[in-house]
Amino acid sequence: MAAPPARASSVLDALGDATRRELLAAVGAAGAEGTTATQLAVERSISRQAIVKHLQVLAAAGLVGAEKVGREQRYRLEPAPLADASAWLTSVGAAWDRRLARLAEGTARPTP
Amino acid sequence: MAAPPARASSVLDALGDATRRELLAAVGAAGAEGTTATQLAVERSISRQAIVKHLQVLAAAGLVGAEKVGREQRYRLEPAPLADASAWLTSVGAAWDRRLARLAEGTARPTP
DNA sequence: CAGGTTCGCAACTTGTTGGTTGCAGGTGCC
DNA sequence: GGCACCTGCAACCAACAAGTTGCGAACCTG
Repeated sequence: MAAPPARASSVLDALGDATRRELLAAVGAAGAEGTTATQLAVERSISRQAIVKHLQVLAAAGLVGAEKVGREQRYRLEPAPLADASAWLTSVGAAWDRRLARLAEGTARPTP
Repeated sequence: MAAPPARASSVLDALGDATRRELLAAVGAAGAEGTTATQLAVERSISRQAIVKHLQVLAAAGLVGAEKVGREQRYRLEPAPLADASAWLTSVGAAWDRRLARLAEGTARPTP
């Protein structure tokens, strides 16, 4: 448990940037139809290319999927990997709580 | 829900670095007694100062607490903020699922 | 008290990365 | 066909962040 599994790791790497988080939420808010990079760009005040780069990082982490529709590329949310990352977070906290509980029970062993 | 709450945001920022994740897990594994930066350094092959910097970032996110014991500074895990970050992750996924479910019910409105 | 630890602050180097700009290739529409 | 639109690739900048090194100060211990 020390090191996060590769999947969760890349997700947390991708979500380590504020712009990317906001972008992910926006893609999620776009629903099943998804959105295009240009669409996200017009309402965001950063260049389209910057957004594309971010979306590529998110895609590499499996958080968004891309589908070409006509001449535009629509991105949609892929929520599955979020669960992995979330699971790792809670697992760290849970391990801590377990250790505390064992301590409270009187079992004074440092790390069994 | 678009932008994560400030708390979760700083947590995800802090956890966006692989070294920091591994470090956080190590501090958690140290249990209630905590660990010192030098201790973490000897078993890690990066300098103590680098570790201190990382721990400061984690502390700024509220993920670790510091306590001075004699001449050494012991860090221990503070699991509470992890829940916030985890909550945001699942909330993004949940919003998505809700939207899908509403679509499946026949309500074809794009974004109600 | 002297010596070995452990810590904290500060300066510096270096690699990564978020961001921009420019341009060429497809694709839909009149 | 021609025009407008959306995309992709590549080069390039600037800023930040990870990491190192050096040093002085506080603190146990023999």
